[in-house]
Amino acid sequence: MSARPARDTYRHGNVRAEAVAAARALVASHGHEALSLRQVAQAVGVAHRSLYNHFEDREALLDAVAEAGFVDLAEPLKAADSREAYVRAYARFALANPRLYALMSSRPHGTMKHRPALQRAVHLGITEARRLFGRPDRTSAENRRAIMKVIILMHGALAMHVAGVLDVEGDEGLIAELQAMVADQA
Amino acid sequence: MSARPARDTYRHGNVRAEAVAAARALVASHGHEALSLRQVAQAVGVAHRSLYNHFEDREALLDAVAEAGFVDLAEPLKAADSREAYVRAYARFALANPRLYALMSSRPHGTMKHRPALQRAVHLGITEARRLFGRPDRTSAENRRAIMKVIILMHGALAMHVAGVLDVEGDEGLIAELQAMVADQA
DNA sequence: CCTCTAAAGTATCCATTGGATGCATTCAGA
DNA sequence: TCTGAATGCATCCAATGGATACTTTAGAGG
Repeated sequence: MSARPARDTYRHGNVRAEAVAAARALVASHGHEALSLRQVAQAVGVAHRSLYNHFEDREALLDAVAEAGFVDLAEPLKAADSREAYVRAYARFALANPRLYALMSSRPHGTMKHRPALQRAVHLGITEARRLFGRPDRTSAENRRAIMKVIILMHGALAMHVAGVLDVEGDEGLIAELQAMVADQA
Repeated sequence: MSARPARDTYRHGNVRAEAVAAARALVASHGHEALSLRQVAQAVGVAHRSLYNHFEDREALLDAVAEAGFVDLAEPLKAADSREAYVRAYARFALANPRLYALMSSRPHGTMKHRPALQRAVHLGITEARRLFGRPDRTSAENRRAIMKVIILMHGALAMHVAGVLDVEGDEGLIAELQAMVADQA
């Protein structure tokens, strides 16, 4: 349990975390489709085959990166103290990390079911939405729908923007439009 | 220009269209990430390198498949005679072709700008949305926003559903929820 | 303090892939 | 009929994900 300093020679000691970090950097610069295990291994300073001691396969590594992304996204969302702030924080994250966000929203069908950690990370953001958009005067079904709608709007708009389908004038313009859209469901 | 029958021997005569069709089938069964040019070439009955006479590279082929998907999606949308019918037609297409839809909505950033044909195909569906959700008593900016919102809701919900994030009970349940969501923006 | 096992690392192999080069065949227009 | 642009093919290449088998080390139990 105690943090052992990384040995320079053989036992690296910290491969998993560093691999996720390296992979994340590579995703940020070239997109997840271009990510190769060998590049990651080289960045970490380890034989490419060693990664398989920490990740089942390439998909598992990508899932870990996505999970880290969701965890990091949740942080500013937790700090949001209003619905506008939530929208802004969410949008800023996606706009600042477009390729990471694309990875986060492109995990293949069925992935969630087999990755409880990833699922939990996703739910961090949903929890914050519930905190800000839930209302005690509504039934839980109504609340669930309203929150779902907010998340769908956020994700839909940002996915389309990141894909280049939407063309709004500038990031702040998109944020303003999103805030307006989200506002009138309250 | 005249349709020449395919020669069995050398000149195939119809490679591009058949390649798109074969790629589409492979995408439908295994997802676009797993698609290989060689599999497509084999399905068409041609050397894998011949595909490069019709597509710049793998991405170009995927773009062509996505384009075909959008064209096919537009067809039922054109037949829709109400807002509910639009939502249903759109959702049914995405639910019936989840992997194709995933491909259609995952073209990398900037792709649209370089592929006018793809952009046009995407706009076919938007045009139908405008037909059904536009209102003459609103400014064009207001209409643009309302239509954008409808598309965002559709795409967001289906992308999340296909990714397995949303869990709604059954396809018809999702369609009903979507119709409700879209309804109250009118 | 020693031993011995399991975790973590390495080296090497393999089939498959996207792509490049160079040559052959065919069609269409002059 | 001739010729050049399309289209096709065979072959090569480096990179990739993954498999197998061997080596090193940490650290727990005696």
